[in-house]
Amino acid sequence: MKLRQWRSIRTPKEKLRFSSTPQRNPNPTHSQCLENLSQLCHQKDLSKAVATMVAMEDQHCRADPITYSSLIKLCIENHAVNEGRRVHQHLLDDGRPPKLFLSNSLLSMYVKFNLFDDARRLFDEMPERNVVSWTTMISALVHLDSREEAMKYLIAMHREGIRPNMYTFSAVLRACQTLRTLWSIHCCIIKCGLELDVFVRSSLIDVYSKYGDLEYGYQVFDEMATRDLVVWNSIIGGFAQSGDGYKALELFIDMKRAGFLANQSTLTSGLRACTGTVMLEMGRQVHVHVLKYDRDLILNNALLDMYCKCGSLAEANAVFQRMKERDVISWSTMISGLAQNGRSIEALRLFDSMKATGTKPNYITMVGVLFACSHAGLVEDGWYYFNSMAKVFGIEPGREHYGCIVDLLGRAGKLEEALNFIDTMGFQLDSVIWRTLLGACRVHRNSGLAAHAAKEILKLEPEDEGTYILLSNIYADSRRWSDVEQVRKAMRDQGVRKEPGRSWIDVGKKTHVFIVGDFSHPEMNSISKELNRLIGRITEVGYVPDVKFVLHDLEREQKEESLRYHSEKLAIAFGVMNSMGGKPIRIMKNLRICGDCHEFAKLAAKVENKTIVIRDPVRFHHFQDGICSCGDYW
DNA sequence: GTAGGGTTAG
Repeated sequence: MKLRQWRSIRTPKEKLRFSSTPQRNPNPTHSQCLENLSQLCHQKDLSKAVATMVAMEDQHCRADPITYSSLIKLCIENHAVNEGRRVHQHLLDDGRPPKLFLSNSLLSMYVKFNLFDDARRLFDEMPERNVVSWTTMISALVHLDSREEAMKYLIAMHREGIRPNMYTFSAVLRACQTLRTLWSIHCCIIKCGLELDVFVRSSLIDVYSKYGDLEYGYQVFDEMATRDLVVWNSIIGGFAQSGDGYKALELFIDMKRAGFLANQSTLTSGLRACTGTVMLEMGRQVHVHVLKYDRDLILNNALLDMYCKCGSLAEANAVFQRMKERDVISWSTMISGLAQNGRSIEALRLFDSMKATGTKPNYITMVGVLFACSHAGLVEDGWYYFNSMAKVFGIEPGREHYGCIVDLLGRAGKLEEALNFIDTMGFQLDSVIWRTLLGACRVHRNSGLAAHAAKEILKLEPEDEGTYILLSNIYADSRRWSDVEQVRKAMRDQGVRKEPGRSWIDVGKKTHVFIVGDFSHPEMNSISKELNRLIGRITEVGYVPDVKFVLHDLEREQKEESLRYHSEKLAIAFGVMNSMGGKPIRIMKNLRICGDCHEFAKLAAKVENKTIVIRDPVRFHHFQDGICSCGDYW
C-alpha cells in the first residue's frame, strides 16, 4: 500500500497534478524557481511549493538545503504524507545523498507521520548517521513501546562510536522498566556528565517513581538546585500515583510557594492525590482551579473520578453533564463510579447511553458493567454481557471479567458453580479471585469452602492479615472456637499483626482520626456521651450488638464494650455531633467495615435522619433511612 | 533535525 502510494506519486499524471498550478511564467529561470520556492515555503503554500519543486526537476535545478528543510517542516505541519514523500524522492533524484541534517529532517517527518517502517528504511540507507539520527529512532521506538528494540539501538549507537546526548537519555530512560536497567542508564548519564540536565532529571524522577523506587526519584528531585514546572509535576505525579496523596499535596503547595503556576498536569495529579486519600474537601478546592481548563478532557476525567471515589455522585454527575467532550474513559469512570456506589441500574442505563452515542466500550468499561451486574444480583444480564463481549465488542474477557462472574455467582449463593467456574478459567489464579469467593462464602455462611479459599489466598500472600481476620470471623460465626484459635496462632507464627482499625472524618478544615480503643481525641468525653445516646436510640428500634465480630474469646459484656469503640462508631458519633443541615456525614476507613458497625450505621442514619457515607478499602456504603447501598453485602 | 510531566478496573 505504502509502496503503491510512493509509485503513484511518480506517474506522469501525478507530476501533472503537482505542476498544473498556474504560474505566471511557464519557463522560469533557475534563479526565479529558487526565489519562488523559498518564498512559497515562507508563505506556507505547500501545494504551490511542491509544484514548483517538481517543475525544477525538469530543469535539473536544485534549491539550497535550508529551503528543503522548510519544505519538510511545512509537510509535517500539514501532515502532508504524499507531499513529504515527494520531497524525499526529489532529494534522492539528485544522485547524491541528501545532507545529513536533511535526512534527519526526513527521518523525523516519517516518525511524526507514524510511518516507522519508512523511517527505518531511510535510517538503514543513510551513509552517515549522527546522534540526532540515532535519537530520533530511539525516541520513535520508545513511543511505539518497543523498549528492547530501543535499548538495542542505544547499544548499536555506542558501537558506532556515537555518544548519546541529553536528548537520547531522556528518551531512552522511558524504556527502562526495572530498577537494574535504570541504575545502569543512570550510571551512563553520570559518566557522560549529563546528570544536571532538567529534561534528564525529570525523566529520571518519572521512571524511578513509576518502575523503581519513589525514594530514588525524590532524591533526584531533592538534589536539584533549579527546577522547572515539569520537574515539579514529575515528582507530584509520582507521589500521587503511588498513593501518598498527602506528600503529593504537600509538594503541590511547595511548588506554588516556589512561584510556579499549576497547569493541567499538576492539577490532574492534585486530583489524583485527593482521590487516593479520599479528600473530598481538598478535591473541591482543586476543582476551582480546574475551571479555567474546562476543555481539558484528561483533567475533567480525573475530576470525575475524584468525585466518584470520594463518594459524591451528585458532584460527579454534575461534572459529567457539563463536560464538553467525553471519551471512553469518561463514560467508564462514571459507569464504575455508579456501580461502586451501589447504583448499578443507573450504571447499566448509562452504558446504554454510551453505546447510543457511538462510543465503543473497552476492556475497563466491561469490568465496570460486569461489576454493576454482580453487585445488583443481575445474574442473567451479567452472563449476557460476559458471553457477548468478544462477539459484540471484540473484547476478549480477561482475569477481571472472570472475577466479576465469580462474584456474580457467589453473591447469588451459587458457590459450587463459582468454584467450578474458577476451575475452567484459563488464567493462572490470583488472590483476587479467591478473595471474591471468600467474600461470598462469608455472606452465605459456607465455612468449608471459605477455609479452602482462604488457604489458597494465604499460599499466594502468607502475610495477608485481612484474610486471616475474615477466616477467623467466619469460624467465630459458626462458633468453631478451636479453628479461630488456630487461625490466630497461624497469624502469630507468620508474624502478622492485626492493623488497628482507623477511621477519619473531615470537620471544618481538619481531619479527625479515630483509632480503635484510642481515646486521646480532645473531645472524647462528649463523643462518648454522644455514642451512648446513639446506642440508646437505636436499641429502641431493635439494635443488638453483634459480638461475633470480636476476635477475642471474651465474656459477652466485654465483647460489647470492645465493639462499642470500633473506630467507625467513634467517627459516626463525632460526625453526628458536628453535622450541619442535610449534608452527608463522610467517613473513610482503613479496614473493611465490620457487620456490627454496618448495622449500627444503618440504624444511626435512620434515627438521626442523616445520610452517612463510609468508604472502606473496597467499596462505598451509603446509609440512608435504615438501608445501605451495598445491599448488606459488604 | 533529536528529549521530560496528567485520566478509567483489580
